[in-house]
Amino acid sequence: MARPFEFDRDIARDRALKLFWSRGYQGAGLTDLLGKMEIGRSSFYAAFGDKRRLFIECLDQFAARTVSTLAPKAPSRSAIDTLRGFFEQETLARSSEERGWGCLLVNSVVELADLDEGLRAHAGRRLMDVQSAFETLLSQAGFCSAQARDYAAFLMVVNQGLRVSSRQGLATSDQQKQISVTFDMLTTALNSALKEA
Amino acid sequence: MARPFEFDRDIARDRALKLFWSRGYQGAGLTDLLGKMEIGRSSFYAAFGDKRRLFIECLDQFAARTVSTLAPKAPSRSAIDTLRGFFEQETLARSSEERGWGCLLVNSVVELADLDEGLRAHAGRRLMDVQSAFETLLSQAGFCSAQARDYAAFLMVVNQGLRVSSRQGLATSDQQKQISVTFDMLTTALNSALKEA
DNA sequence: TGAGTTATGGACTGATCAGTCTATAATTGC
DNA sequence: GCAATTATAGACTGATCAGTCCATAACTCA
Repeated sequence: MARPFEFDRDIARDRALKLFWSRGYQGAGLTDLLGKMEIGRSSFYAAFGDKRRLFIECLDQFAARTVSTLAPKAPSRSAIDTLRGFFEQETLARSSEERGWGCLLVNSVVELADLDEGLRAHAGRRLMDVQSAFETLLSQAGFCSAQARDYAAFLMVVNQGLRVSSRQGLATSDQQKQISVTFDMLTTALNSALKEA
Repeated sequence: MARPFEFDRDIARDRALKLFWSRGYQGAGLTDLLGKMEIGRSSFYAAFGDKRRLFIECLDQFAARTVSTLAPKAPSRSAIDTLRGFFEQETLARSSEERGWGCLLVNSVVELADLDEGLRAHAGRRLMDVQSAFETLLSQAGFCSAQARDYAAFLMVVNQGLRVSSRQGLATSDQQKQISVTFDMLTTALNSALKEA
């Protein structure tokens, strides 16, 4: 097996992910990436192919982690509480550094929409995975399937909007209030839906 | 006054605005810009200073147009209808080309957050101008000032989220539904607020 | 018509971009 | 210890980046 690797591939990838997350695809130059990843150019191209393929790996990794946040931790917790916990965790409970980074998937869709159709579509599909997780939880909460789909789409809009606010540097107290407003409205809609059924 | 200009400054700026809007700040190379603006390099630097200053002009121009859309056209129209009309106009009534461009202010906040603090803050302030216009209309609709502020922030989150969806290429029918869900919730909240008063 | 003024065309700058290539270092199997 | 194999260091590529500069074109005023 000849000379062994001097770096951990996953660690290097996660370091790259952070740089893409904060600076965007174009903003993360290869020299910056290599510095953060602490590997040389040759090792980079041997291990990851090229910048674009590494970026796709980062999108997938980020999406997998995001969806796993939506898996109910305590089975006693209601589906709505799990959803609300997701929003609060993703926007409020982050380090002040990460808070300003928003969401890698949202950032990528916005940045690359007109520059790289493939990457935009890839990030968009991953966002749909998240939205599907919303839908599942809303069904569990008691919405009928049509309403679960509609409110999942609505929650995705709010999620995207909150991530933009995060990237803009909005105060967490303001974000907390927006989450409250959103879930008050959602709870009202749920009670109304349950009453009809 | 010596040799006259061969181009209209506003027209050239608006052409640049379109390119920034679709491709982003980094994605719009100077050569591309000059091609679209139909002016030469020297004319460009003489008339606009540099790329960054031109971009700021475009942000301001875009924001001014956006805010003017929120000015009630027909005085008979209710404030809520004006708001809803804004959302529908901005997301549904655009050409299929422009629909995929989202909102220049949102795009800029997301793209430049960690790359150019000054530009990010500038775009953020312009978004706040739009949010203030939301707040004014919500007050007119009958919300108390605290609620008007909170729901204006909420509407801004939805606005940002919808623009991300636009950039992702979401179907207009899906966007229409999300706008309906949002305004149904908002109307419910308004009726509840008016009943209490 | 000629002097002064200002816009324009286009070559040029140095920096940076992603990606390639070659020589060398570090390992395994013999 | 030697051959084969594979990772690494870092020089190098051509393309593109934003921005500068100078010669020339097009105008006004005298």
